[in-house]
Amino acid sequence: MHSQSSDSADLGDLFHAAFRGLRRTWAEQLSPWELTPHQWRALMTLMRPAPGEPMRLKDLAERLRIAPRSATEVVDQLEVKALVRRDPDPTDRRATLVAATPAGQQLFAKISAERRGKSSEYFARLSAEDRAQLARILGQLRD
Amino acid sequence: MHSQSSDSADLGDLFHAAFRGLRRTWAEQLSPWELTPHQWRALMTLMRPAPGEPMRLKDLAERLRIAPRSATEVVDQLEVKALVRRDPDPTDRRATLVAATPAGQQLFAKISAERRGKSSEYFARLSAEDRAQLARILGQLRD
DNA sequence: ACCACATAGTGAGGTAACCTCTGTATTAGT
DNA sequence: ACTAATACAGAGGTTACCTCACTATGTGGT
Repeated sequence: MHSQSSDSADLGDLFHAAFRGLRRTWAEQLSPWELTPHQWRALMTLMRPAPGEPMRLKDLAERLRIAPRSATEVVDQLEVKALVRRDPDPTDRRATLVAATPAGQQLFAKISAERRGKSSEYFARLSAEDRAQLARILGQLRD
Repeated sequence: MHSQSSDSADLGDLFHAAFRGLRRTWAEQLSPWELTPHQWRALMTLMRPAPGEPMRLKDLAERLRIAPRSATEVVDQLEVKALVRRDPDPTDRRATLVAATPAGQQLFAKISAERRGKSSEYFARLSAEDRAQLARILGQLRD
């Protein structure tokens, strides 16, 4: 009953373990395409509003919840792979717009399809209801 | 409907965000004592069976679910801070036993108390029921 | 029109939390 | 007695972040 601290410790540990599992699974799934989970997340975020739609680096950073400098980094990596392109924003010469190239869009589609096909999602082992619960609870934590 | 894949993506994102929040919160809470979350977790794990009870480096690694080499590392860090001590295992001269020093035990007690007192636990914003649900679901993911 | 200030991106450099691969004692199994 | 396995640590690498300082712009106030 008063093992409150040990309960929370366990919860922290569980969270830690589950998150590590998630990352490992992602890394394995993405390794054939030589993408890190971080890069995949960035590409996905760029595709979210609409494929090929450009987005400011700053906005990408915001959506990924990372510092702008860190967005620069991941965009660099994706640019080297030619999955993403930087263009100057015509309305503001300080800003650069980032957009997925056709190659990037194709890769995104390919991986998404593969994932759906294999249904190798990490969360697949949970029931639909548990997934919903989890999403609800995690949402509370994020705020 | 491709909302299915976007659901899973959201779940992944939610998980990611929540985990980052957890780590940030921990780091902040521990910073007055100049401990990283990783070091804290290791110290906690050493204290779990019984305070001052020695444990093989290999077993520590197993409980932390990290590679033995990584356990060496965190034990190094704690040893520098004199929170932990290495002794040769008398029953196996390959092995070293790691145990929290009195200083380590005191620090552990102090931080635990502070945490309970402030009830500044990251998971405190969840209801008891949600915490239980979360623990159950995370447990399923870990296996 | 001018100046102060804010904003967008990036170079430089750093950190936490991992990892593998290799080498060296030492113990265990046949 | 000898081969295989095990425990640890040295060397070196990776991912996913960060801050701080700088430059090139844009914006608001007088």
